[in-house]
Amino acid sequence: MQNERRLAVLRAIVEDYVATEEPVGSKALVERHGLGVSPATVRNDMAALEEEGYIAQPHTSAGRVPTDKGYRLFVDRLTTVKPMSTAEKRAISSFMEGAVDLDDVVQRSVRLLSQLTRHVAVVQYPTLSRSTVRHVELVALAPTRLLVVLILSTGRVEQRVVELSVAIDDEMLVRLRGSVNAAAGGEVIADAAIRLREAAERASDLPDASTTAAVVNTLLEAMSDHRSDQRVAVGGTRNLARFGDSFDTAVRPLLEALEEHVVLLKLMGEATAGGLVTVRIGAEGPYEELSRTSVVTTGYGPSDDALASLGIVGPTRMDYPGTMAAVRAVARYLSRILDEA
Amino acid sequence: MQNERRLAVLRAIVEDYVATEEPVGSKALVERHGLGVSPATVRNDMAALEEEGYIAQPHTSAGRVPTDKGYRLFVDRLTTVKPMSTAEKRAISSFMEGAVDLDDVVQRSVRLLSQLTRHVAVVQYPTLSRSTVRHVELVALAPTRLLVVLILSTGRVEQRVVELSVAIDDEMLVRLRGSVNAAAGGEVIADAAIRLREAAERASDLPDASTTAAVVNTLLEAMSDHRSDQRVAVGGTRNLARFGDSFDTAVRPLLEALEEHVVLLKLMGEATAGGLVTVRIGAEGPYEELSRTSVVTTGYGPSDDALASLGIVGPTRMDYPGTMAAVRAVARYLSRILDEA
DNA sequence: ATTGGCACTCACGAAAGCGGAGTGCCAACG
DNA sequence: CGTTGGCACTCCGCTTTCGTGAGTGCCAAT
Repeated sequence: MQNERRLAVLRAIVEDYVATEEPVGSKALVERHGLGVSPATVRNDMAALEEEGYIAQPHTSAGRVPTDKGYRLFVDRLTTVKPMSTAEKRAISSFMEGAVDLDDVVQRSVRLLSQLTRHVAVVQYPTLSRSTVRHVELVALAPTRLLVVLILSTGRVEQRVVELSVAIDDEMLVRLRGSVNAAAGGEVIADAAIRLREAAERASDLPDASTTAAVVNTLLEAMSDHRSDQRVAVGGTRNLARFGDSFDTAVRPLLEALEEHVVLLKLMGEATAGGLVTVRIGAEGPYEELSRTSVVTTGYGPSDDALASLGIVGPTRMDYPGTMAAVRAVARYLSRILDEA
Repeated sequence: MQNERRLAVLRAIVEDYVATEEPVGSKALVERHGLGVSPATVRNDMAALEEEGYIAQPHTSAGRVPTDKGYRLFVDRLTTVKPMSTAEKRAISSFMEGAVDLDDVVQRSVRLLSQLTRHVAVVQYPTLSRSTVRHVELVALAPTRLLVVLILSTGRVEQRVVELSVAIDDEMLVRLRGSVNAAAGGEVIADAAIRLREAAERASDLPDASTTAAVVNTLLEAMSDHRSDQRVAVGGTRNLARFGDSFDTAVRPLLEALEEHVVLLKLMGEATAGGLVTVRIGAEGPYEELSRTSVVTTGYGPSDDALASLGIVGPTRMDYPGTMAAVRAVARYLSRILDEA
């Protein structure tokens, strides 16, 4: 792929096809884009592009359509992610303004993202693993029943009920609360777990060892609960209409994937940090049935330390530059908000 | 509508149409159901039923299809909600077993309901308004910054950050925590709000009045936050495929409604208590565009005091008896679980 | 390397023909 | 009077045919 004009032709084909949803022919191409050559010349280029697998024709004597490989080249070499306009930026801020808690922030993000891109938006909740412990609260529900509340820096709250073998009194509750918070407070989850184990170890001789152990175990379990790492918010399902007709071949499999959060997370892949946007086009993904689907994702988190991913899922035939810009912008804003909190 | 056989014919038409998705003719009817009369006789009955608006034909010389009115009569007079089999009951229990917190319980319920009915399931989170305050926790994030955590009997947790005009010390924190819990603990939300206002009133002379006021206001605001009353969980969207072809006329409007939780809740209507299942058929609902959609709902909550609704949304052409049974069963199990907690 | 010319291909839409399921009506029957 | 067999009629849905036109591939000329 050396020829300069051929690349221009490919770009033109992608842009036209995305805009019109119809196979694009040589004549229309020279008219709509100002490449100063004749249709016949373009046809030669097209033949070459087809030879190399970047475009294809649905049937003989139809216009050309980009292949996955064609889109790939397009995003890799022919795209510059355009920054958002100031108007758009303002819209984003005002949209995110006034969020009260983590749930709310995430909800607003999905909604925003799906509205900006007109695709289905997915936002993964921040992982436990990289957040820090803000506070641990113990509430006595009954003499042998304790509510353990784990509050994290991202605003996430995990709560568990733990049954004790011996009754607990007020004084002991205060002591235990103190020691647990002293051990875990402010630490990253992984470190907090270590400190908690140490604390339990130290307490193993004391009379209240069993109670301490029970509470610590509950906390450790809550901290390592990957079930909650798999929480995601999905929005903009209405945009599935953009897949056009093909309900069975494209929309249904996608609906199924969106419901299986495990599948969905696998589809989104690893969160990439540093403002890098990942694009996975059609059959490049792990699922056969989603060969007509592309995924555009990036990571987010305070100071670009990727806590989780966020992105959109849409038809391979989509406006990649615009979508990538939107995904990146929302990730930035979300990161900033988590930073402030 | 007196004639006994006519009702039987209507029932047969509904059942066949639901099963086959095709207009049903007189001949097929007498064959598949054992009504001991000739097709010609059935035709007369059909003409009468059509006259009265219970059935209609898509076009001349086609079979008959039930109208909304026909379905209505069917569910009102021709249906006995069949109880779940013991196998199904067992499946339900095992499905709900091991839920750890409220979110988990609700998630499992939607999933269960959508699998049982093969429709889109909707579960509203328990309202704040009827639950009681289990505990209020205050955590000092900074000298003038407090995290207020409100823990409710249903397992719901609301949290807010409040900025104070004066710094707070440890001793005062303990005192405030004590007085707030003394006032609100164990009370129903509405009563808790009254008690809290009283407490703030009493404290108005003390030096820490402003702090108390700030915390109480935050709590009151959290308690009256109807935004969170509008939380719902949706599942089983894949079953939208059951609407058959018509993506634009049926599926898309529904997808839009499912995203707008306010709309969705209006669609579900008031929660009905006491094991009563509400069925809203097609155009009976408040939304024009959902005229091909039926909603089957009921309320749930401890001791049948309806805390919120739950139900399914599907095509008017659905298996009403089975669906109603499933909705009722899930509501019962969900209620029981909330009762235990 | 680029271009105009030209024959060829093939999806798509309209028009036409056909088969069959289902109806409505009527006259006959118990 | 309700029920039944017979019969003509309607009209959807499927298939076939045909024409049109956008688009292509190839070739000879520049």
